Amino acid sequence: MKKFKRTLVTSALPYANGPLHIGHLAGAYIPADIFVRYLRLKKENVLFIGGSDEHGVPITLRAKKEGDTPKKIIDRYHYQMKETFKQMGISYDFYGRTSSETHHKLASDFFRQLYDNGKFIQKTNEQCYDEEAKMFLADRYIMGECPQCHCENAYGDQCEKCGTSLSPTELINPKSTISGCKPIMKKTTHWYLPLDEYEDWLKKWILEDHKEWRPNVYGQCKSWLDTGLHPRAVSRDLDWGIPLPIEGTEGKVLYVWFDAPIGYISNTKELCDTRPEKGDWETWWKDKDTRLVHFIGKDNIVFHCIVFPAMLKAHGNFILPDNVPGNEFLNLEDDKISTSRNWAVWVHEYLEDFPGKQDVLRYVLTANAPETKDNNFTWRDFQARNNNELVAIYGNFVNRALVLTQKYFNGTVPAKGELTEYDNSTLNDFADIKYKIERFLDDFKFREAQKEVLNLARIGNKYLADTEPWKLAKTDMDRVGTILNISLQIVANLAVAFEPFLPFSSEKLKKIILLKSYDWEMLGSTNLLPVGHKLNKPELLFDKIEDESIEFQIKKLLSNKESNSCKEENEIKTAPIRSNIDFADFEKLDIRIGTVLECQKVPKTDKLLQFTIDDGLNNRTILSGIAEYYSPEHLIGKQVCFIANLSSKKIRGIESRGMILSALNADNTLSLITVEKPVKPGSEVK
RNA sequence: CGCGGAGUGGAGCAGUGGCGGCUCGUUAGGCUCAUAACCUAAAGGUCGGGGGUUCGAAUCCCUCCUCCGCAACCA
Repeated sequence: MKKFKRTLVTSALPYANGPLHIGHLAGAYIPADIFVRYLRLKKENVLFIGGSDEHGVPITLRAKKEGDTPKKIIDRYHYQMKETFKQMGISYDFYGRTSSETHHKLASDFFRQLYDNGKFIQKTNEQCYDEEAKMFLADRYIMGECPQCHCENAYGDQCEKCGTSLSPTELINPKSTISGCKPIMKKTTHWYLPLDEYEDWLKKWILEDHKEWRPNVYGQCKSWLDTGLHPRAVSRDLDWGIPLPIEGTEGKVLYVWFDAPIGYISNTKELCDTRPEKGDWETWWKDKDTRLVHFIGKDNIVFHCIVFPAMLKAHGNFILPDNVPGNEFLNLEDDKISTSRNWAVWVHEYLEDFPGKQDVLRYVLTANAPETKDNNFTWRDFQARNNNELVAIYGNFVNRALVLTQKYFNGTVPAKGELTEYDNSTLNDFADIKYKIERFLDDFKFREAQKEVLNLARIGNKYLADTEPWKLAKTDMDRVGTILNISLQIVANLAVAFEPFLPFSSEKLKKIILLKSYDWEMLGSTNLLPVGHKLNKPELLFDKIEDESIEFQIKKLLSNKESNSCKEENEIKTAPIRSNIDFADFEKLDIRIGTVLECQKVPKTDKLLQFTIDDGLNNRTILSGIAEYYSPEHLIGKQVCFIANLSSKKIRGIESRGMILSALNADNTLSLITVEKPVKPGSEVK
């Protein structure tokens, strides 16, 4: 492995349009913080950079919806997130924001250099334009009637009612959400980064030179590279973001994914410019002896492994990431975390509900980190890990050693006598553990590393149980002194070893045992606390978490979910009645009743059922997207209502002749329309 | 045959060619310094199924099945 002189650690820039939840912490922030704290303890030269990602369409949409300016939105969430990180002990050297002046300038310059060196290609095509507001419209800014479900409020990229993905041109009666007028098509020019030109280089760099990357990261990259890369737009028509630094391009900004990763660089610069002792930002980003590590969640793999490196390569002067430890996702109580459904544990709420328990959350999210696959957070597991591991193993051992010392030696570290073979083998055990922890941390295996640290406490508990100093106290105080001395050394070692993982507890423990300062190299030492050293009064490191507070949290989650779905039902207005039609129009529709003869799921689809319907004449095949609500075997023999003269359409290679009618409920579930009493197949509906 | 990840004791997970392992839970015993915490022991697994390579397979190859995410699909 290459030796580096310094390490630059970044963690994904969280998007400033909502608060942080535990999935964010588990994915990128806690692992990054553990890694950084570990390197700092080793006295390595390390910089930890983060910041808020504050551009892009969703923020402007949110601002519009709330009647605020984008600036107000990003201010609110930037400061909230910054504070949450601080409270959780995420020890950034600098937490910046992409709306800063430094960033605007640096991102512009970055773009300009690529532009001047001909690294972009320029393309002109037609996009929706709002003549009244005089601006191009992103897909999300266009609403209209969905061509599928005829819901009135479909967006230009997707109808949220039926889930169909759309393009703005498909909408019926499209309207700009800004002015309400009908958008026209107008030509616009954008710049693209031709990723395909970097394909061969990326293949070598990742697939050959970085086989050590995590399988999930490597696999994702391989999949992209094998499929083939395409040019990606780097500009957008929008008034929120960094203006394109090209003459005559008013109303265009850098596309958010282009500007955001440059934020790592500009935040470094901003820190170094104000704090020269941190070094020169260009050394951090351009010197070959700097190791760059990005901590991210799996949704960001492509940007950090393919797009951003291609940008850096195109620029020419920057170093590339040495590793990109991407985590999978964390589920909550067996369900995907979702901001819109309010299915999340918000970190700022956790901090209120569990004051002083930052380390418990840090511990649980690390013990159960989604390093190799999606994992699940449950409040029961949270409680069990606190009570059975932090309290019972770590906290309890520390307390035992301190209470015994208080009792027999009045809180003073006793002298060590001659060591037995057992004493020595215990000491050897924890020297081994230091080596193991290092190996895991160097390999980004934080879950394993933390487990090994807890094993130190297990060794301590076992040592006390085996040597039984409380029995010896009646006969051999010298021996008791030796045992407690060793136990106290283990306690001090725990404070050091847990520091990257549980910084608050280590701080507390440090105060109890009056350990002045420490570094990683002291780990494994048996002389951290000198003989005669006076200790403070014992204090519990962790408290039990009772059932009530867990039940409270579970209830809170469930009621969030419930109130959310109630809200939805109330908020959804009954669709307005469409414009009148003539009787002649109605007569064109041929609606019939048919009997379901056969029904089966269309393979490899989630929603499609294939029906064979007896329509009184010939049997016909109809496809319907109701598989989520009905199982095929229950439908056989039922009589359903269908449109018989709708032009046929091939879906998934199957010819569908007609449309089975269902009612769309407010909660987006479908309910089949059937007859009140059986009728002859083929009966007309009038 | 869309892409990727995953299937290992009751639960959560390690283990990528050499006697199936860890944490929690369960049961029994010990201890009583400690937050009913700690220590020891036991029970519990045809390592998703089948086939193959090998002296030897959880691990490599083939094949099938299942789950998750993305994509597709919703007449």
